[in-house]
Amino acid sequence: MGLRERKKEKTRLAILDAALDLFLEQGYDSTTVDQIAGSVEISPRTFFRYFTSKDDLVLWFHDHGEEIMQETLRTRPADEPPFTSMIHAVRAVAHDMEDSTPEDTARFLKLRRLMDENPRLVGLSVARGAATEQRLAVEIAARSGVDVTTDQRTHLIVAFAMSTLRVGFDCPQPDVPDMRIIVDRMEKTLELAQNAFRPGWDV
Amino acid sequence: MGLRERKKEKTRLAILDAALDLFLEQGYDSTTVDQIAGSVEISPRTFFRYFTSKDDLVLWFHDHGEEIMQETLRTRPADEPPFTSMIHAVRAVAHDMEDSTPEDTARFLKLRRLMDENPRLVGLSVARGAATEQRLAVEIAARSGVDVTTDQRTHLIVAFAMSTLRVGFDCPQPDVPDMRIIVDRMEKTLELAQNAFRPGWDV
DNA sequence: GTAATCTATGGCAGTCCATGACAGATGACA
DNA sequence: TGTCATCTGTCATGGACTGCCATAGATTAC
Repeated sequence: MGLRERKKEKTRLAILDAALDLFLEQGYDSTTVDQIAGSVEISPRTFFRYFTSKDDLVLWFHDHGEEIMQETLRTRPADEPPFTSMIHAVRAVAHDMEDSTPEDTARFLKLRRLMDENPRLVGLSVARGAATEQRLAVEIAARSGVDVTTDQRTHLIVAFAMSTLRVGFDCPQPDVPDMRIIVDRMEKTLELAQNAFRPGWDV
Repeated sequence: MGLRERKKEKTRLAILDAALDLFLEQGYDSTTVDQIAGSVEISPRTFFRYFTSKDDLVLWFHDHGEEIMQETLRTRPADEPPFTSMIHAVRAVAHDMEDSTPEDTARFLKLRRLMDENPRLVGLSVARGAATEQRLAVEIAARSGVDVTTDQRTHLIVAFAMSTLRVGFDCPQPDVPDMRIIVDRMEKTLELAQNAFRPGWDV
Protein backbone atom coordinates (compact mmCIF):
# COMPACT_ATOMS: atom_id res chain seq x y z
CA MET A 1 0.00 0.00 0.00
CA GLY A 2 1.67 3.16 -1.24
CA LEU A 3 2.01 6.46 0.52
CA ARG A 4 -0.76 7.87 -1.62
CA GLU A 5 -3.26 5.23 -0.59
CA ARG A 6 -2.42 5.57 3.06
CA LYS A 7 -2.72 9.31 2.95
CA LYS A 8 -6.11 9.07 1.27
CA GLU A 9 -7.38 6.66 3.87
CA LYS A 10 -6.10 8.97 6.58
CA THR A 11 -7.87 12.06 5.24
CA ARG A 12 -10.99 10.04 4.68
CA LEU A 13 -11.09 9.05 8.32
CA ALA A 14 -10.12 12.54 9.40
CA ILE A 15 -13.07 13.98 7.50
CA LEU A 16 -15.37 11.37 8.98
CA ASP A 17 -14.25 11.95 12.55
CA ALA A 18 -14.33 15.71 12.26
CA ALA A 19 -17.80 15.54 10.78
CA LEU A 20 -19.18 13.21 13.44
CA ASP A 21 -17.84 15.44 16.20
CA LEU A 22 -19.21 18.58 14.62
CA PHE A 23 -22.58 16.95 14.04
CA LEU A 24 -22.85 15.89 17.66
CA GLU A 25 -21.67 19.27 18.87
CA GLN A 26 -23.86 21.60 16.85
CA GLY A 27 -26.35 19.37 15.09
CA TYR A 28 -26.37 17.77 11.67
CA ASP A 29 -28.23 20.48 9.80
CA SER A 30 -26.37 23.37 11.35
CA THR A 31 -23.04 21.91 10.31
CA THR A 32 -21.96 22.93 6.83
CA VAL A 33 -19.67 21.12 4.47
CA ASP A 34 -17.43 24.18 4.55
CA GLN A 35 -17.02 23.80 8.28
CA ILE A 36 -16.14 20.14 8.02
CA ALA A 37 -13.66 20.82 5.24
CA GLY A 38 -12.22 23.71 7.21
CA SER A 39 -11.69 21.65 10.32
CA VAL A 40 -9.56 19.10 8.43
CA GLU A 41 -7.99 21.79 6.26
CA ILE A 42 -9.08 20.66 2.86
CA SER A 43 -11.08 22.58 0.31
CA PRO A 44 -14.83 22.02 0.23
CA ARG A 45 -14.39 20.74 -3.30
CA THR A 46 -12.12 17.98 -2.05
CA PHE A 47 -14.67 16.95 0.51
CA PHE A 48 -16.94 15.88 -2.33
CA ARG A 49 -14.16 13.80 -3.79
CA TYR A 50 -14.10 11.69 -0.63
CA PHE A 51 -17.81 11.58 0.05
CA THR A 52 -20.37 11.98 -2.68
CA SER A 53 -22.64 13.97 -0.38
CA LYS A 54 -22.97 15.20 3.15
CA ASP A 55 -25.51 12.46 3.79
CA ASP A 56 -23.02 9.91 2.57
CA LEU A 57 -20.95 10.49 5.71
CA VAL A 58 -23.59 8.74 7.67
CA LEU A 59 -23.66 5.61 5.52
CA TRP A 60 -19.99 4.73 5.49
CA PHE A 61 -20.40 1.41 7.30
CA HIS A 62 -23.12 0.09 5.05
CA ASP A 63 -20.78 -0.95 2.28
CA HIS A 64 -18.72 -3.00 4.65
CA GLY A 65 -21.81 -4.63 6.08
CA GLU A 66 -23.16 -5.56 2.70
CA GLU A 67 -19.82 -7.00 1.68
CA ILE A 68 -19.78 -9.23 4.72
CA MET A 69 -23.28 -10.43 4.02
CA GLN A 70 -22.46 -11.21 0.40
CA GLU A 71 -19.31 -13.06 1.44
CA THR A 72 -21.19 -15.05 4.02
CA LEU A 73 -23.86 -16.02 1.53
CA ARG A 74 -21.20 -17.33 -0.79
CA THR A 75 -19.77 -19.61 1.90
CA ARG A 76 -23.14 -21.07 2.83
CA PRO A 77 -24.17 -24.32 1.12
CA ALA A 78 -26.40 -23.72 -1.87
CA ASP A 79 -29.05 -26.13 -0.61
CA GLU A 80 -29.39 -24.44 2.75
CA PRO A 81 -32.81 -22.83 3.24
CA PRO A 82 -32.37 -19.20 2.17
CA PHE A 83 -33.64 -17.59 5.34
CA THR A 84 -31.18 -19.61 7.36
CA SER A 85 -28.39 -18.38 5.13
CA MET A 86 -29.58 -14.82 5.53
CA ILE A 87 -29.64 -15.17 9.30
CA HIS A 88 -26.05 -16.36 9.20
CA ALA A 89 -25.20 -13.31 7.11
CA VAL A 90 -26.83 -10.98 9.60
CA ARG A 91 -25.03 -12.64 12.47
CA ALA A 92 -21.75 -12.29 10.62
CA VAL A 93 -22.25 -8.53 10.44
CA ALA A 94 -22.84 -8.32 14.17
CA HIS A 95 -19.79 -10.39 15.02
CA ASP A 96 -17.60 -8.48 12.65
CA MET A 97 -18.47 -5.37 14.60
CA GLU A 98 -17.38 -7.05 17.77
CA ASP A 99 -13.91 -7.42 16.32
CA SER A 100 -13.66 -3.90 14.98
CA THR A 101 -10.98 -1.47 16.10
CA PRO A 102 -11.66 0.84 19.05
CA GLU A 103 -11.73 3.74 16.59
CA ASP A 104 -14.43 2.14 14.49
CA THR A 105 -16.36 1.24 17.58
CA ALA A 106 -16.24 4.84 18.74
CA ARG A 107 -17.42 6.00 15.33
CA PHE A 108 -20.28 3.58 15.36
CA LEU A 109 -21.45 4.63 18.80
CA LYS A 110 -21.25 8.29 17.82
CA LEU A 111 -23.27 7.53 14.76
CA ARG A 112 -25.92 5.87 16.85
CA ARG A 113 -26.23 8.93 19.05
CA LEU A 114 -26.47 11.08 15.97
CA MET A 115 -29.26 8.97 14.54
CA ASP A 116 -31.17 9.12 17.80
CA GLU A 117 -31.31 12.87 17.40
CA ASN A 118 -31.98 12.97 13.65
CA PRO A 119 -34.77 10.69 12.46
CA ARG A 120 -34.05 11.78 8.91
CA LEU A 121 -30.71 10.04 9.10
CA VAL A 122 -32.36 6.83 10.22
CA GLY A 123 -34.44 7.12 7.09
CA LEU A 124 -31.33 7.43 4.98
CA SER A 125 -29.89 4.36 6.58
CA VAL A 126 -33.04 2.38 6.00
CA ALA A 127 -33.15 3.50 2.39
CA ARG A 128 -29.63 2.31 1.85
CA GLY A 129 -30.59 -0.96 3.49
CA ALA A 130 -33.33 -1.34 0.92
CA ALA A 131 -30.82 -1.02 -1.88
CA THR A 132 -28.70 -3.71 -0.26
CA GLU A 133 -31.81 -5.81 0.05
CA GLN A 134 -32.32 -5.72 -3.71
CA ARG A 135 -28.81 -6.96 -4.36
CA LEU A 136 -29.06 -9.70 -1.76
CA ALA A 137 -32.34 -10.79 -3.30
CA VAL A 138 -30.54 -11.22 -6.60
CA GLU A 139 -27.97 -13.42 -4.88
CA ILE A 140 -30.57 -15.54 -3.09
CA ALA A 141 -32.68 -15.88 -6.21
CA ALA A 142 -29.67 -17.08 -8.16
CA ARG A 143 -28.93 -19.72 -5.54
CA SER A 144 -32.52 -20.95 -5.57
CA GLY A 145 -32.64 -20.77 -9.34
CA VAL A 146 -35.72 -18.56 -9.47
CA ASP A 147 -36.34 -15.32 -11.34
CA VAL A 148 -35.73 -12.41 -9.01
CA THR A 149 -38.06 -10.09 -10.90
CA THR A 150 -41.10 -12.26 -10.33
CA ASP A 151 -40.46 -14.33 -7.22
CA GLN A 152 -42.01 -12.51 -4.27
CA ARG A 153 -41.06 -15.28 -1.88
CA THR A 154 -37.39 -14.49 -2.34
CA HIS A 155 -38.00 -10.83 -1.72
CA LEU A 156 -40.01 -11.60 1.39
CA ILE A 157 -37.27 -13.82 2.76
CA VAL A 158 -34.61 -11.19 2.25
CA ALA A 159 -36.85 -8.40 3.51
CA PHE A 160 -37.65 -10.29 6.70
CA ALA A 161 -33.98 -10.93 7.34
CA MET A 162 -33.10 -7.29 6.74
CA SER A 163 -35.90 -6.24 9.04
CA THR A 164 -34.37 -8.39 11.70
CA LEU A 165 -31.01 -6.72 11.15
CA ARG A 166 -32.58 -3.30 11.36
CA VAL A 167 -34.62 -4.01 14.47
CA GLY A 168 -31.58 -5.49 16.15
CA PHE A 169 -29.42 -2.48 15.43
CA ASP A 170 -31.57 0.58 14.95
CA CYS A 171 -34.37 0.00 17.35
CA PRO A 172 -34.49 2.58 20.11
CA GLN A 173 -32.28 1.51 22.98
CA PRO A 174 -32.64 3.25 26.31
CA ASP A 175 -29.35 2.11 27.80
CA VAL A 176 -26.05 3.75 26.95
CA PRO A 177 -24.71 1.35 24.37
CA ASP A 178 -21.44 -0.48 24.26
CA MET A 179 -20.56 -2.83 21.44
CA ARG A 180 -20.97 -5.90 23.61
CA ILE A 181 -24.50 -4.87 24.52
CA ILE A 182 -25.40 -4.18 20.93
CA VAL A 183 -24.21 -7.58 19.75
CA ASP A 184 -26.00 -9.33 22.58
CA ARG A 185 -29.15 -7.52 21.67
CA MET A 186 -28.76 -8.56 18.08
CA GLU A 187 -28.44 -12.18 19.15
CA LYS A 188 -31.70 -11.89 21.02
CA THR A 189 -33.41 -10.35 18.05
CA LEU A 190 -32.15 -13.13 15.81
CA GLU A 191 -33.49 -15.72 18.18
CA LEU A 192 -36.87 -14.03 18.28
CA ALA A 193 -36.97 -13.93 14.50
CA GLN A 194 -35.99 -17.54 14.07
CA ASN A 195 -38.69 -18.70 16.43
CA ALA A 196 -41.30 -16.68 14.60
CA PHE A 197 -41.31 -18.73 11.43
CA ARG A 198 -42.83 -22.09 10.64
CA PRO A 199 -40.07 -24.70 10.33
CA GLY A 200 -39.31 -25.27 6.68
CA TRP A 201 -41.27 -22.23 5.49
CA ASP A 202 -38.44 -21.08 3.28
CA VAL A 203 -37.30 -24.29 1.64
CA MET B 1 -65.53 24.01 2.77
CA GLY B 2 -64.88 27.61 1.74
CA LEU B 3 -63.66 28.89 -1.58
CA ARG B 4 -60.22 29.31 -0.11
CA GLU B 5 -59.89 25.68 0.89
CA ARG B 6 -61.15 24.40 -2.42
CA LYS B 7 -58.81 26.62 -4.34
CA LYS B 8 -55.90 25.42 -2.28
CA GLU B 9 -56.75 21.80 -2.88
CA LYS B 10 -57.05 22.52 -6.55
CA THR B 11 -53.64 24.15 -6.88
CA ARG B 12 -52.13 21.40 -4.79
CA LEU B 13 -53.33 18.79 -7.24
CA ALA B 14 -52.38 20.97 -10.17
CA ILE B 15 -48.83 21.21 -8.89
CA LEU B 16 -48.70 17.47 -8.30
CA ASP B 17 -50.00 16.57 -11.74
CA ALA B 18 -47.77 19.05 -13.51
CA ALA B 19 -44.76 17.76 -11.61
CA LEU B 20 -45.48 14.10 -12.32
CA ASP B 21 -45.87 14.80 -16.02
CA LEU B 22 -42.70 16.85 -16.17
CA PHE B 23 -40.78 14.21 -14.24
CA LEU B 24 -41.86 11.48 -16.62
CA GLU B 25 -41.16 13.66 -19.63
CA GLN B 26 -37.70 14.94 -18.86
CA GLY B 27 -36.59 13.07 -15.78
CA TYR B 28 -36.80 13.85 -12.09
CA ASP B 29 -33.42 15.47 -11.68
CA SER B 30 -33.60 17.53 -14.83
CA THR B 31 -36.90 19.05 -13.77
CA THR B 32 -36.52 22.15 -11.63
CA VAL B 33 -38.92 23.57 -9.11
CA ASP B 34 -39.01 26.74 -11.21
CA GLN B 35 -40.29 24.73 -14.16
CA ILE B 36 -43.00 23.06 -12.11
CA ALA B 37 -44.05 26.38 -10.63
CA GLY B 38 -44.00 27.97 -14.05
CA SER B 39 -46.21 25.31 -15.60
CA VAL B 40 -48.97 25.93 -13.02
CA GLU B 41 -48.31 29.66 -12.95
CA ILE B 42 -47.36 30.12 -9.36
CA SER B 43 -44.17 31.54 -7.98
CA PRO B 44 -41.45 29.10 -6.91
CA ARG B 45 -41.82 30.51 -3.43
CA THR B 46 -45.43 29.39 -3.34
CA PHE B 47 -44.49 25.91 -4.44
CA PHE B 48 -42.68 25.44 -1.15
CA ARG B 49 -45.77 26.47 0.72
CA TYR B 50 -47.63 23.52 -0.77
CA PHE B 51 -44.86 20.96 -0.65
CA THR B 52 -42.04 21.20 1.83
CA SER B 53 -39.57 19.94 -0.75
CA LYS B 54 -39.31 18.65 -4.26
CA ASP B 55 -38.91 15.14 -2.84
CA ASP B 56 -42.11 15.61 -0.91
CA LEU B 57 -44.04 15.49 -4.18
CA VAL B 58 -43.28 11.84 -4.42
CA LEU B 59 -44.55 10.96 -0.96
CA TRP B 60 -47.98 12.47 -1.08
CA PHE B 61 -49.81 9.17 -0.75
CA HIS B 62 -47.91 8.00 2.30
CA ASP B 63 -49.85 10.14 4.73
CA HIS B 64 -53.11 8.73 3.49
CA GLY B 65 -51.78 5.19 3.71
CA GLU B 66 -50.58 5.62 7.25
CA GLU B 67 -53.88 7.14 8.26
CA ILE B 68 -55.73 4.13 6.93
CA MET B 69 -53.45 1.76 8.79
CA GLN B 70 -53.87 3.66 12.04
CA GLU B 71 -57.65 3.72 11.60
CA THR B 72 -57.75 0.03 10.86
CA LEU B 73 -55.68 -0.77 13.92
CA ARG B 74 -58.13 1.17 16.04
CA THR B 75 -61.07 -0.89 14.78
CA ARG B 76 -59.37 -4.22 15.38
CA PRO B 77 -60.08 -5.94 18.70
CA ALA B 78 -57.40 -5.23 21.28
CA ASP B 79 -56.87 -8.90 22.01
CA GLU B 80 -56.26 -9.84 18.39
CA PRO B 81 -52.70 -11.04 17.77
CA PRO B 82 -50.78 -7.95 16.66
CA PHE B 83 -49.44 -9.35 13.41
CA THR B 84 -52.94 -10.29 12.36
CA SER B 85 -54.06 -6.73 13.02
CA MET B 86 -51.15 -5.40 11.02
CA ILE B 87 -52.02 -7.65 8.10
CA HIS B 88 -55.54 -6.29 8.16
CA ALA B 89 -54.12 -2.78 8.12
CA VAL B 90 -51.96 -3.57 5.10
CA ARG B 91 -54.88 -5.13 3.30
CA ALA B 92 -56.98 -2.06 4.05
CA VAL B 93 -54.42 0.12 2.27
CA ALA B 94 -54.54 -2.05 -0.81
CA HIS B 95 -58.30 -2.10 -0.94
CA ASP B 96 -58.57 1.60 -0.39
CA MET B 97 -56.50 2.06 -3.51
CA GLU B 98 -58.91 -0.07 -5.43
CA ASP B 99 -61.68 2.39 -4.61
CA SER B 100 -59.70 5.51 -5.39
CA THR B 101 -60.75 8.00 -8.06
CA PRO B 102 -59.48 7.54 -11.62
CA GLU B 103 -57.35 10.64 -11.11
CA ASP B 104 -55.64 9.21 -8.06
CA THR B 105 -55.18 5.91 -9.82
CA ALA B 106 -53.50 7.66 -12.70
CA ARG B 107 -51.25 9.53 -10.31
CA PHE B 108 -50.29 6.36 -8.56
CA LEU B 109 -49.41 4.55 -11.77
CA LYS B 110 -47.36 7.51 -12.94
CA LEU B 111 -45.54 7.49 -9.66
CA ARG B 112 -44.73 3.82 -10.04
CA ARG B 113 -43.21 4.43 -13.45
CA LEU B 114 -41.24 7.29 -12.01
CA MET B 115 -39.87 5.14 -9.23
CA ASP B 116 -38.87 2.43 -11.65
CA GLU B 117 -36.59 4.93 -13.33
CA ASN B 118 -35.27 6.60 -10.17
CA PRO B 119 -34.03 4.25 -7.48
CA ARG B 120 -33.34 7.24 -5.28
CA LEU B 121 -37.06 7.90 -5.08
CA VAL B 122 -37.70 4.34 -3.96
CA GLY B 123 -35.25 5.07 -1.20
CA LEU B 124 -37.24 8.12 -0.17
CA SER B 125 -40.37 6.06 -0.06
CA VAL B 126 -38.72 3.41 2.05
CA ALA B 127 -37.38 6.04 4.41
CA ARG B 128 -40.81 7.46 4.89
CA GLY B 129 -42.08 3.95 5.50
CA ALA B 130 -39.60 3.60 8.32
CA ALA B 131 -41.02 6.66 10.03
CA THR B 132 -44.51 5.21 9.69
CA GLU B 133 -43.22 1.97 11.12
CA GLN B 134 -42.07 3.73 14.27
CA ARG B 135 -45.47 5.26 14.83
CA LEU B 136 -47.30 2.01 14.18
CA ALA B 137 -45.00 0.30 16.64
CA VAL B 138 -46.08 2.79 19.28
CA GLU B 139 -49.71 1.97 18.54
CA ILE B 140 -49.17 -1.79 18.67
CA ALA B 141 -47.09 -1.56 21.82
CA ALA B 142 -49.82 0.46 23.50
CA ARG B 143 -52.40 -2.19 22.62
CA SER B 144 -50.24 -4.98 23.97
CA GLY B 145 -49.35 -2.93 27.00
CA VAL B 146 -45.60 -3.24 26.51
CA ASP B 147 -42.92 -0.57 26.46
CA VAL B 148 -42.17 0.34 22.87
CA THR B 149 -38.63 1.45 23.63
CA THR B 150 -37.58 -1.94 24.88
CA ASP B 151 -39.82 -4.53 23.29
CA GLN B 152 -38.11 -5.88 20.21
CA ARG B 153 -40.89 -8.31 19.52
CA THR B 154 -43.27 -5.46 18.79
CA HIS B 155 -40.79 -3.86 16.44
CA LEU B 156 -40.22 -7.17 14.66
CA ILE B 157 -43.94 -7.69 14.19
CA VAL B 158 -44.45 -4.24 12.71
CA ALA B 159 -41.30 -4.46 10.61
CA PHE B 160 -42.35 -7.80 9.13
CA ALA B 161 -45.75 -6.42 8.26
CA MET B 162 -44.28 -3.32 6.65
CA SER B 163 -41.85 -5.49 4.73
CA THR B 164 -44.80 -7.37 3.37
CA LEU B 165 -46.44 -4.12 2.32
CA ARG B 166 -43.27 -2.99 0.63
CA VAL B 167 -42.63 -6.25 -1.18
CA GLY B 168 -46.22 -6.34 -2.34
CA PHE B 169 -46.11 -2.82 -3.74
CA ASP B 170 -42.56 -1.87 -4.58
CA CYS B 171 -41.11 -5.11 -5.76
CA PRO B 172 -40.09 -5.05 -9.42
CA GLN B 173 -43.02 -5.92 -11.61
CA PRO B 174 -42.43 -6.76 -15.22
CA ASP B 175 -46.00 -6.37 -16.43
CA VAL B 176 -47.57 -3.02 -17.19
CA PRO B 177 -49.50 -2.38 -14.04
CA ASP B 178 -53.16 -1.64 -13.57
CA MET B 179 -54.66 -1.15 -10.13
CA ARG B 180 -56.43 -4.48 -10.20
CA ILE B 181 -53.17 -6.30 -10.86
CA ILE B 182 -51.40 -4.47 -8.10
CA VAL B 183 -54.05 -5.32 -5.53
CA ASP B 184 -54.11 -8.95 -6.62
CA ARG B 185 -50.40 -9.12 -6.25
CA MET B 186 -50.61 -7.64 -2.81
CA GLU B 187 -53.13 -10.31 -1.83
CA LYS B 188 -50.72 -12.99 -2.94
CA THR B 189 -47.91 -11.42 -0.99
CA LEU B 190 -50.07 -11.24 2.11
CA GLU B 191 -50.93 -14.89 1.78
CA LEU B 192 -47.28 -15.83 1.42
CA ALA B 193 -46.43 -13.82 4.50
CA GLN B 194 -49.19 -15.27 6.59
CA ASN B 195 -48.16 -18.80 5.75
CA ALA B 196 -44.57 -18.08 6.68
CA PHE B 197 -45.14 -17.70 10.40
CA ARG B 198 -45.72 -20.25 13.10
CA PRO B 199 -49.35 -20.12 14.22
CA GLY B 200 -49.61 -18.13 17.41
CA TRP B 201 -46.07 -16.72 17.15
CA ASP B 202 -47.24 -13.20 17.85
CA VAL B 203 -49.72 -13.68 20.68
C1' DG C 1 -72.14 47.15 1.35
C1' DT C 2 -68.24 48.61 3.64
C1' DA C 3 -64.52 48.32 6.74
C1' DA C 4 -61.33 45.62 9.39
C1' DT C 5 -58.90 41.37 9.45
C1' DC C 6 -56.75 37.34 8.20
C1' DT C 7 -54.22 34.55 4.88
C1' DA C 8 -52.24 33.31 0.53
C1' DT C 9 -49.02 34.88 -2.66
C1' DG C 10 -45.00 37.09 -4.99
C1' DG C 11 -40.49 39.07 -5.10
C1' DC C 12 -36.00 39.44 -3.30
C1' DA C 13 -31.90 38.43 -1.01
C1' DG C 14 -29.21 35.03 0.88
C1' DT C 15 -27.45 30.19 2.43
C1' DC C 16 -26.09 25.79 1.44
C1' DC C 17 -25.27 21.60 -1.27
C1' DA C 18 -23.35 19.88 -5.33
C1' DT C 19 -20.78 19.73 -9.88
C1' DG C 20 -17.89 20.94 -14.02
C1' DA C 21 -13.56 22.92 -15.81
C1' DC C 22 -8.97 24.08 -15.44
C1' DA C 23 -4.49 24.73 -13.42
C1' DG C 24 -1.04 23.73 -10.09
C1' DA C 25 0.93 20.41 -6.64
C1' DT C 26 2.37 15.88 -5.33
C1' DG C 27 3.34 11.04 -5.20
C1' DA C 28 4.61 6.97 -8.53
C1' DC C 29 7.93 5.00 -11.37
C1' DA C 30 11.33 4.27 -15.16
C1' DT D 1 15.84 13.20 -12.59
C1' DG D 2 12.09 13.67 -15.61
C1' DT D 3 7.67 12.05 -17.09
C1' DC D 4 3.21 10.62 -16.03
C1' DA D 5 -0.94 9.80 -13.43
C1' DT D 6 -3.52 11.37 -9.83
C1' DC D 7 -4.93 14.46 -6.19
C1' DT D 8 -6.08 19.05 -4.87
C1' DG D 9 -7.52 23.98 -4.85
C1' DT D 10 -9.80 27.82 -7.19
C1' DC D 11 -13.42 29.67 -9.70
C1' DA D 12 -17.85 29.76 -11.63
C1' DT D 13 -22.41 27.97 -11.83
C1' DG D 14 -26.88 26.03 -10.90
C1' DG D 15 -30.49 24.39 -8.20
C1' DA D 16 -32.98 23.64 -3.59
C1' DC D 17 -34.68 25.92 0.13
C1' DT D 18 -35.73 29.92 3.78
C1' DG D 19 -36.70 34.43 5.92
C1' DC D 20 -38.62 38.83 5.29
C1' DC D 21 -41.72 42.18 3.80
C1' DA D 22 -45.24 44.11 0.88
C1' DT D 23 -49.52 43.30 -1.56
C1' DA D 24 -53.68 41.19 -3.32
C1' DG D 25 -57.26 38.43 -2.32
C1' DA D 26 -60.78 36.11 0.72
C1' DT D 27 -63.40 36.26 5.18
C1' DT D 28 -65.75 38.14 8.85
C1' DA D 29 -68.08 41.70 11.56
C1' DC D 30 -70.82 45.54 11.53
